[in-house]
Amino acid sequence: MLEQRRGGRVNITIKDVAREANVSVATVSRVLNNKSNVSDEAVHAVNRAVEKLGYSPNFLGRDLRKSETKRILAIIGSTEESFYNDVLRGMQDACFAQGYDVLIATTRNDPEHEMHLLGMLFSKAVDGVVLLAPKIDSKTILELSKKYAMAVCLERLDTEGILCVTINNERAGYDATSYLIGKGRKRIGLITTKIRSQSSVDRENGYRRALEEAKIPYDERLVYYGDYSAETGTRACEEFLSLDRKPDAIFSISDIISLGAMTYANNHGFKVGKDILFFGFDNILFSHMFMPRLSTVDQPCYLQGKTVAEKLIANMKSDEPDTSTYMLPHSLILRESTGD
Amino acid sequence: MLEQRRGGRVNITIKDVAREANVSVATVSRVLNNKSNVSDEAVHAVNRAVEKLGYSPNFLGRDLRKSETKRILAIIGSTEESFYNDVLRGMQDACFAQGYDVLIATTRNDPEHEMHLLGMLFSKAVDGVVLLAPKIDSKTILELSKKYAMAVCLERLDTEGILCVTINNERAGYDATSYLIGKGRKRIGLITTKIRSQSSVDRENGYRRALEEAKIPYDERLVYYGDYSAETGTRACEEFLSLDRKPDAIFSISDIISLGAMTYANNHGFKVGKDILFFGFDNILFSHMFMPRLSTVDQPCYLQGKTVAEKLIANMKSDEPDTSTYMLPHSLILRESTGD
DNA sequence: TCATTTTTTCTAATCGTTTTCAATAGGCAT
DNA sequence: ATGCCTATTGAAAACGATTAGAAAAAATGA
Repeated sequence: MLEQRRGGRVNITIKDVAREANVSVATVSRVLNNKSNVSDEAVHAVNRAVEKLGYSPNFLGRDLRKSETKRILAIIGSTEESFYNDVLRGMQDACFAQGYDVLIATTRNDPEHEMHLLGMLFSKAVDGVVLLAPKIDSKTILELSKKYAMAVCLERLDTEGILCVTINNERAGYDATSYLIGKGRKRIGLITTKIRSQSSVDRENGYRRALEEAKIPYDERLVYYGDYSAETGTRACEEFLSLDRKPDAIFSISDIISLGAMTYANNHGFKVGKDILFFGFDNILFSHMFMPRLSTVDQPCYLQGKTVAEKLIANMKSDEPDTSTYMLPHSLILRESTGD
Repeated sequence: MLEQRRGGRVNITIKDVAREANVSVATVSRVLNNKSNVSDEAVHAVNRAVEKLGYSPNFLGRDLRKSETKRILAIIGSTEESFYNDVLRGMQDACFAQGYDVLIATTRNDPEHEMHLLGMLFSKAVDGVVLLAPKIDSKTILELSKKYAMAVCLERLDTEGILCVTINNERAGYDATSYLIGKGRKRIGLITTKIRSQSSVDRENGYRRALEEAKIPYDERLVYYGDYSAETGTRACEEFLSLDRKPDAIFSISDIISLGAMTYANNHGFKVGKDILFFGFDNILFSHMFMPRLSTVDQPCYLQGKTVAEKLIANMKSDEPDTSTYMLPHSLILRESTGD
């Protein structure tokens, strides 16, 4: 009766420990949470019982009573994006330091599934959520963030009003493009994604602003919309280089795309870094593995993760949550692909 | 009093819904779980109340009562290994089909942290765990797996006795090496990792067996122990190619390593695919992105994930859990790096 | 010694659900 | 009207922990 079996496995509860140690459940609980007002005797007896029975407390009971789980959920699109790793490391370090665990779940870029995962927040299965690639419309997210502990990282919503840690993607796009312009380039291609994440929109806007400022007319034939793959880069580059007025530089919103594009140019007789320059984004591992190495925008992944976690946890403890947007500094990494 | 506030946010419980709908909590619960024995009237009233109050059930209460969470935890080293993505997709599809969610947590290759994460299983915060890169010693894992729903995937323990879905890594190492031998190669290098995961041990054993079978003497100067990086490949290749009796083929236990090695050879005047052949492992995205493209071993990631999740869930429902090891078929992908 | 304070312990309420079991209402046949 | 069956309901007991508040035990002071 007390030993509820399930699949041949036994459930040991705090009551069993109490009985074994000859104390009340309250005492067991106090020992387990190292409260001060408990005798050494009791501590020993309880620890012995715990050891003997192989007891570990049921978090569901504890969490229900305390109404907190000490767990934070990071919602990502997929584990494929390599820079998530550092972001998550940052989050983990920050969370762990305050006794929180980080769990990860993937939406597979499906807004419905993203909503389903948010259900874990509404249903108190986690204390807070960090969205690393929100696909749900921003109005909904904003609305929910008033009731629940949520934050956005790496991306931003098109409106303010929710805690957000990211970089200034518009500025980064501007910086990269301006750098190419500074190298004397006049026809600069852009490879971006059809699916509009806010970051890609921002990067594109930065690209346009740089052109504008340099009085270079915007040419829609030099803008390619694809996906996040190397193939996109290859195809875009093929298309660009078949124009009679070919670009002399290409900025892509991701390194993977850039690498695909650069490989194509390289294989088709163009001197990368001279005939044509390439600028990527993300500074992934592979961006400096092959010659010519790729110039790229580096964003502080670890720091973004650490920051967002710290601020989210602070929000959870506070009555008036911080809903600011924090833009951490990015930097340009210059390598052979821009002739450096 | 009933409206417990926390950080300015309100908690609505099933009681509030019951009051609003003028029914008992039991009825609300029944409606929420679409039980049959409840009148249409009640259904409507409850749904209206749920809508009005913006109620969502507290999973902690539910899970505690039901003593299950419908959640499975995938424990990985880090999100960096790109093939995890497909494995996790497979797990998700299998789990979702049976009403389970998949959560992911990273150990950062720290056995202690891995144990901490297993605590979520012991403490009933998840129903089952899949270990994708176990670092805890196998005896402990085996012991725990008798009490809790656990499985291993992608790797295997050095002993049997726990549900495990993987490929035959020994065989795969043998196949790759044999293929190189079949191409007439006699001096075959191996690049592997210093840290011994079971899979790398197995792959190395396969390498040795292939040599033995072909009566090629094992030469320790042709075996390099490094880490999972491209740099390791580069350094190993540099070392190998400075020998007076240089290898005419190199097998690495991972594509990343192979790519580093291949790049080095390529940049130092060796004709990859002729002078020297390369065989990798994992079939990562980048393995076919650059010329010469890398020959590699492909393992069925998605299927492994799907299989392990299905079998684990089956185990959780069963009184006599399946503790077999399943080895799914791998395949060789032949490209330019082996002269194909 | 006895009153008083301090420390330690226990009983019981609580968290938010699900679910058993008993109760009620309604329909139908007699 | 009476009894019987069925379809809905609600009250209350779980689930396993934490934590007030009361009670008991131990320590202190006169």
